[in-house]
Order: sequence, then C-alpha cells, then structure tokens
Amino acid sequence: MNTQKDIARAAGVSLKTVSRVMNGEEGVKPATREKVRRLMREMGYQPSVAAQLMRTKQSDIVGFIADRVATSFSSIDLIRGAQDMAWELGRRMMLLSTQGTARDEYLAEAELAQFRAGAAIYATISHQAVRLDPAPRRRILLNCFDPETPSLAFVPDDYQMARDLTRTIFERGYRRPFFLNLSEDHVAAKLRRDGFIDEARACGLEVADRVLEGTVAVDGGHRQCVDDVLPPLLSDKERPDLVLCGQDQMAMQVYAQLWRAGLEVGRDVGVASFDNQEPIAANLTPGLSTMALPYYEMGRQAMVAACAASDGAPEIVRIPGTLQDRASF
Amino acid sequence: MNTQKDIARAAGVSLKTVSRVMNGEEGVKPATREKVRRLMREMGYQPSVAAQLMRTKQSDIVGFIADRVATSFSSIDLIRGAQDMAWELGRRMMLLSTQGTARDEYLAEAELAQFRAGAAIYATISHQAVRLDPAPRRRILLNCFDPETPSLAFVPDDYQMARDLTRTIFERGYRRPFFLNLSEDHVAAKLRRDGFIDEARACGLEVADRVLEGTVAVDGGHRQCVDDVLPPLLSDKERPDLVLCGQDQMAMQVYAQLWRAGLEVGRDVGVASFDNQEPIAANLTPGLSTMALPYYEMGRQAMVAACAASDGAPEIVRIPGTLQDRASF
DNA sequence: TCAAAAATGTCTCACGTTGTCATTATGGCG
DNA sequence: CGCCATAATGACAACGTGAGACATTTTTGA
Repeated sequence: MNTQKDIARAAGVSLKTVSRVMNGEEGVKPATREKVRRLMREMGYQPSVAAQLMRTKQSDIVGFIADRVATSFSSIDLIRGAQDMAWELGRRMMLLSTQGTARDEYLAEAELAQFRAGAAIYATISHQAVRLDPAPRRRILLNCFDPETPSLAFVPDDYQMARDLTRTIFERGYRRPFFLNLSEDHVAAKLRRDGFIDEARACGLEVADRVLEGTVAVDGGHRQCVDDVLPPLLSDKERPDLVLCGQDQMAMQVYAQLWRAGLEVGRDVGVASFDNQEPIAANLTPGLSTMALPYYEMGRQAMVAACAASDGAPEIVRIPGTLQDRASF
Repeated sequence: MNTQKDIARAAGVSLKTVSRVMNGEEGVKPATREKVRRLMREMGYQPSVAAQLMRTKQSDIVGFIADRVATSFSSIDLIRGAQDMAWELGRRMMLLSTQGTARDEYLAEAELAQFRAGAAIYATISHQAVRLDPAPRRRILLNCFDPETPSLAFVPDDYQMARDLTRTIFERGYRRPFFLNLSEDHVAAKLRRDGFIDEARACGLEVADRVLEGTVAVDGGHRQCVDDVLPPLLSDKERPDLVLCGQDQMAMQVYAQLWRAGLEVGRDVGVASFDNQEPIAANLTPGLSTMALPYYEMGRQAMVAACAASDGAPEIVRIPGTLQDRASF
C-alpha cells in the first residue's frame, strides 16, 4: 500500500508537500498540486486512517450504539438514515449493537474509546425514556430521551402524529373510531392517546372511552388482545366505523378479524395504523393507510447533530411523521 | 487518555512489561501481571487502535458491504449474524451500505483500504450471481456467488429447502399443491422449482405443470400476479389443496384471496411459503408455516470465514433452512 | 552458596501523518 | 544587478504501540 512517502518520491517533492496537498493547505504551486494529485490517483493512494488518527488524536468516527435496534425491522431505518447522512458528510459511522446488558454497554464504550470517536448516537428500539451514565464524548439520543440528564434527543412526534391521523380520519367522515393502543409502558402510547382524544375534542367528539390500552409487549404478545377484544366490539350495534391500531402488525390481526366477521376493510370498517412497515402495509389487501414513523429522517438529523461543529442545545426534538395513504380508510 | 507509558509509571514497571502484559506474552510474574491489569482497569486504559494499527499494518476490521441489504427487512439478519459473530470473536465490523452504483463501490473500497481492513463480506439483497472486480483483500460472498471468479460464498440451500418443504407437504397428506414461484430472474426460483418437482417425483407425483413462474420483481410487483392467478385456480374443481408461495409477502396476498373465496387457511386449503419474515409470518391468522431462510446463520458463518487464519477454499457453501412450523398447513 | 533460569529493564526502530520551524526559490523594484 | 519580501518547499520531531536484541536483576533449586 502506497504512502505519502511513495507519492513524494515519485513526484520528486518532499513528504510535507504531499501532506499539504492532501489537506488542501494554502501555499502550494498549482502545478505541483496537480502533479501530486495525479500521482495519488494513478498510484491508488489511500491515506492511513491509523496514522491520521495518531496525529490528530480525534477521529471523525461517529459511533451508533443500537440497543437491539438491529433486531427490529422498522427501526432499521434509523440506521439507514444515519449511515446515509454520515456518507454524505464524509464521516464514518461505526455500528455497535448491544443487547442492553451492562457488559455490552461497557464493550461498546471501550470500542468507541479505542477509536477515539468524537461523538456517538444512542438509539433504542422503541420510543422510551432511558437513564444513561455520563459519557466522555458528545452523545445524541435517538428514539429515546434522558429525563434526568438533559441531552439532545430526536424522537418521533407521536402526539402530533396521532392528532394528524385523527384529523384525517374525521375529515373522511368517520365518527366512531376505536383505538387499539399499545400497552402503557410505551411512551408513544400515552402521547398517541392524548393526541387522539385532543384532536377528537377539537372536532367536537369525546372519545376518551374509545381507547383500549393494549397488552402489547415489545416482543409482541398482542394476538390475544386483538382477537379477544375485537369480536365483541364488532358485534355491538354501535360498532366502530374505524379501528385505529398501535402498529401495523396489530392491523394485520384486525384485518383477519374483520374478514372473519364478514366485513370489508375500507368499505364497512376503516383501518388505520402507526408505523408503515412496508412489507406489511403494502401487501395487505387493501393496502394499509398508516402513519409512517419518521425513522429515516430521525437517523439523518441525529447524524447531522453528531457531526456538527459544536454541541447543540440539550433539547428534545420531535420529528413529524407523514401519513402513508393507501386504501384502508 | 492514558497510554501504556502512564500505566508503566503508575505501576513502577517498565514500558516493555506493560507491553508484555498487553499482548499476553510469556515470562511475566503473575503478581506483576495482575498489578498491571488492575491499573489498566482502574485508570480506564484503552489501547489506541490507531497506534496498534499503525504498528501491525493490518486491522482486525471486517468490512460488511451491504448492497441494498439494509433496505430489505429480512436480510437484516445477515447483518445481525455477522455482527454478533464479530462481537464474539472480538473483531470489529464496519457496515458499508451501497446502492449498487459504481461510485458507491469505489467509496466503500476506499474506506476499507483506509482502514486497512483485512477482509470484507459482500452481501446482496437476494440470492444472485454477481460479477466483481478483484479485491486486494480476502472477500467472502454472502447470499451471492461469482460464477467467473471462484470465491468462498455462503448462500441458502434453496434446492434442498424446497425438497424438505415439499416432503413435509406430502407427508401431511396434501396431493395437489400449487407453487406460485418467484420470477425466473431470481436464482432461488429455479432451484426451488427443481426441488419441488424432484421431491414430488420421489414421492411418485408429477407436478411440473403445477408451478407458476411469478412476475415478482425485487421491489415486489406481484400483487397483480396473485390476485389474477389465484381465483381461477380456486374455482377449478380440481382446486389445489395447498398453495406454496415464493415469499411471505405473497402468502399475505394468498390469505386475502382465500378469505375472499370463503376458504379457511389450514383447513380448506394449506398455505406454505419461504422466508419467515417474523412480523408477517407470526401475525397472519393462522400463523404461516414457512421455510425460514438461514440468513442469521449465513451471516455468522461468513464472519467466521472472514476472521479465519487462512483463506478458505473457494467453494459455494449452501446453508440449510428449517421449517418454521405454525398452523397454515 | 552458586549457577541456572526466570523476570524485568533499557534501548532502538518502525509505522504514516501532520505541526513547527527552517531553508530555498521566485518575483518585484530601485 | 542586487536586495528584500514573499511564496514555495523541505527537514525533523512527535504521536502510541509492538517488537527485537540484549543487559541486568531477582528468584529458584540443587
């Protein structure tokens, strides 16, 4: 592998001149600069990150600590967003996935320290509160926030998303929506519930008794819930004209129950949801209209903050979502 | 940040002794070794990857070049498997996702070169043939293979998986299965077709005319296909007693069509599939029995090969899958 | 007590890059 | 032409680690 020294020898200039060209410093004659550039290309020169790091003591690596994120399949967009933005900014991202154990945390921390990473993004699988030990470097929280230690955090704006979705539902004429909400240990659940109720009030309806706090665990044990709860609701004479689901997987179950009850989704009963997990939402029949979580955008913004010149204010930034409209309501 | 020199000073030993402890060399008194180790812990010593790298010229980083992999949601298991194994082996993995453009390839290659990565895993979103330029380092192919340049590659054993699945189908008494296969530009499609037909023959049935080569594109445009093709099949008096699907998303559509036709999945008509995309397969009602692609295991094995002391033989290793049995047939 | 063996230390170099400072080339002007 | 200012370039050290060669000290065992 060629080094600057090799380039220098080939160009008949000194090591330092090559270094200057490399770092775009002033005071190199254009002709020299060009010659060196050309040789770098021709000789396939690639700078040694190791040596750069050794000199500057601080790497441009941004760690992405993914607490079980890689095991989830929608939050992969968090990673994609961050990765793409890092790429665009010419920075490097190092993915570290942990299982939430102290040992993993320690190893991830050690790895970042060894690479002298200047910043890290800490992402969780679901919108939640976390309690983190102080870190020796800039840290951006993603899909989570620390209520005790203020830091810059990017989370989905669950409240506003619920309001937006609810407004659309009412605008389309639905009047008896029923919300199968996630279980209350999800931060999103409370926010969405509030958004749903507040927006309904703004439209002149009271729906506080039309929310069912689910029993959905993070690993999904909600089948019992939908299958138990939905049939009685449907056979009621005041049956809901729309079922709002806490996540797309739940919507799948709702579809099945509606078929079973002889009801057609989108005609007899509307279905709406949160998430927009493509392979599910796009392949249901009819396609599921669902509030897309802004994971990709969140990932991008977190990376921007991580790469910024100075620390941002320790605020919680709520990113809006957009309705992915298909045909279910 | 403390260096070995700091540790040495604190321990009252020489730099060389610290170095010896670090690298687990022989000939250090246990007591000394312990003292140094303890101080390293207490002082939060972290070796400088930069310096190590500079010295050894070769990093223990393994690149994972993901050709659109991160955008797909089942093949994320490839990444997880590789990442977990890297973690277990004490190696580091650097994720590089490309969009298949030449520019991306170049940037990924440059990045690996800059980190002096010793090996790279090249993974694709679907089982396919690829044509790669020679690389200056060990390269393991994952979910793809190069027909021109022999290299070590790990792919799913689609043929055997199809045979296994078909055998189970016959063992359970089904006699008129129909196979909605992926489009022929998928390598898997041909292999599965052969496996399906061969195993049927071994059971004394001829099913060559019971396979429909789908029109499924990689980005999924198969809805037309299932919805067009299935109804006529179902209204036939010799209607299939089981529908075998090329992927779980297709199975979702089949479920919908069966409901529509008033047929109950698992009782009136069986459904089987390939993939096992958890959120789909587990949340269909009834649960989808599907041949799980061994992505996680493939990722693990590829990482093992990437970290091995010497290059493996340039062979194509076919990894078996296992049936994830639920209740759809 | 002494020799052998084990443990530890000293010193040196190399790795590739960049910051500091010194040196050389160039151009302008009297 | 000679001088100086400035532009261009070069020499060298330092970063933290690992490794080799070899010296010195401590421990062990007979």
